[in-house]
Amino acid sequence: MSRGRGRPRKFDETEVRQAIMRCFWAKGYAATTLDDLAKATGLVRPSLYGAFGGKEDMFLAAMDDFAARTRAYLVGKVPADAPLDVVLRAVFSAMLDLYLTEDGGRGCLVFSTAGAEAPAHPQIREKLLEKLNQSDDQFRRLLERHAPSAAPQNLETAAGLAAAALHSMGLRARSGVARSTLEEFAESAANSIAALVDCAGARRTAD
Amino acid sequence: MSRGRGRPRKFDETEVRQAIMRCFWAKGYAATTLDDLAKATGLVRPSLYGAFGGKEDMFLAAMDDFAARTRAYLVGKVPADAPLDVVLRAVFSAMLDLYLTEDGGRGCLVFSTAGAEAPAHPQIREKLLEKLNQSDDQFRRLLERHAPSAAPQNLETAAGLAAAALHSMGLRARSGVARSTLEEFAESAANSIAALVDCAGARRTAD
DNA sequence: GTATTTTTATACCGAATCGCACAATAATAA
DNA sequence: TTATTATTGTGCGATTCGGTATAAAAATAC
Repeated sequence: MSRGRGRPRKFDETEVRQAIMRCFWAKGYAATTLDDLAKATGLVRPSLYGAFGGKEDMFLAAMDDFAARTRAYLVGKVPADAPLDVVLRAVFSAMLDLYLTEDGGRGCLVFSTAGAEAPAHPQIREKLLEKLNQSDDQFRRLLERHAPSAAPQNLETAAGLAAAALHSMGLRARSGVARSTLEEFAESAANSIAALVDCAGARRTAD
Repeated sequence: MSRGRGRPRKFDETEVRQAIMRCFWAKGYAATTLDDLAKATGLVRPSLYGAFGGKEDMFLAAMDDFAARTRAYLVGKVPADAPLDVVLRAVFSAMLDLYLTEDGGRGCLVFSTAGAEAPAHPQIREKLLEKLNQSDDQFRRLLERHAPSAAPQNLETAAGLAAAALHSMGLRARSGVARSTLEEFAESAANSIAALVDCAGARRTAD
């Protein structure tokens, strides 16, 4: 499993990427310095630069790594066939576990920290937009699977609201809202959105 | 209208505060430098420091100023007695106008940029939490006024969802989502949330 | 063994960072 | 006029910023 010719790396790439991700997660993009990253990874700055590029490159990779971790968190926690409200509660509950990691709420690296940099960093803005679309799509597919009889327009709306609830949960977690409060919010939001879908609550879809 | 003894200021305090607010709005807290603020306001750094304190003081003030601007944006745009869906659409539409200000979407200074700094800056985190609670409260009062017959538990949930929709709209606007897409999202969210309240869509409020 | 290649480690770069002395300035109070 | 007070503008100052030049180190290829 050698990399070929030269001197071998003495670090594990995926471990270092996780450390970089945690660092950006804690402090956001702008407030994280290359020294922070060097200290967190145990590498010196030139090694970081050689392996992962500049600061912005590392943050973009961290956004992808966080999204991957998010997906990993959901695997096995979403029941295959269950009523929609049960499924939504499971998803929100798992995401809260992630957002309330360790010492105090950190929210979502992507949704709760990348927004600040969007206007000044087109690549970050672009990837944030991509992640937003993915969260919409994932909820839409989830709703399609668990409520196939619902009207497409209803599904679209409910998916958008579910994603919105998720974005808000990240922000609230990062601002220090208590876990119990967040769990209440998550449960009532899940119930309401599920009710929306198959009760056909939305009226006047296109006036 | 003199300030007493010494040399008079040659700047208008509220104008300068607005300039500071716009600056933080565009770049977020960490990426904004005192030189940016000095250039945007036309003041030199020592004058800024003397009048408004350090960078964090200025950002905290900017959060309040943005919240005040938000309230001002809503005045006169929310019909006094109208169906709930109409009122919610008016609120969301006004907020979208604010979030899509000028050159490209900037979202919300508070909800879309302050989250990144929360873990490292307790005062910012505290004020963000305060603004989050205020947005929940404002929606709760709005719903109480326009749907007095609804169950309190329903109102609480719907208010949280409305606030969540607002937080998400800020994030989406800042990430570059097109205005028309955002308007569709706002309209369908408003309709759904209104339907939730008086259709008593939510089931199993406390299991 | 010798050459080649890649990573590490030290040290450094110019620029930018926040904050603050310090003196000059412009008003009021006596 | 003279003293007092507050603001302004210049400029420093120690630190930190992201990034890189350079050479030592550690592996493989020949």
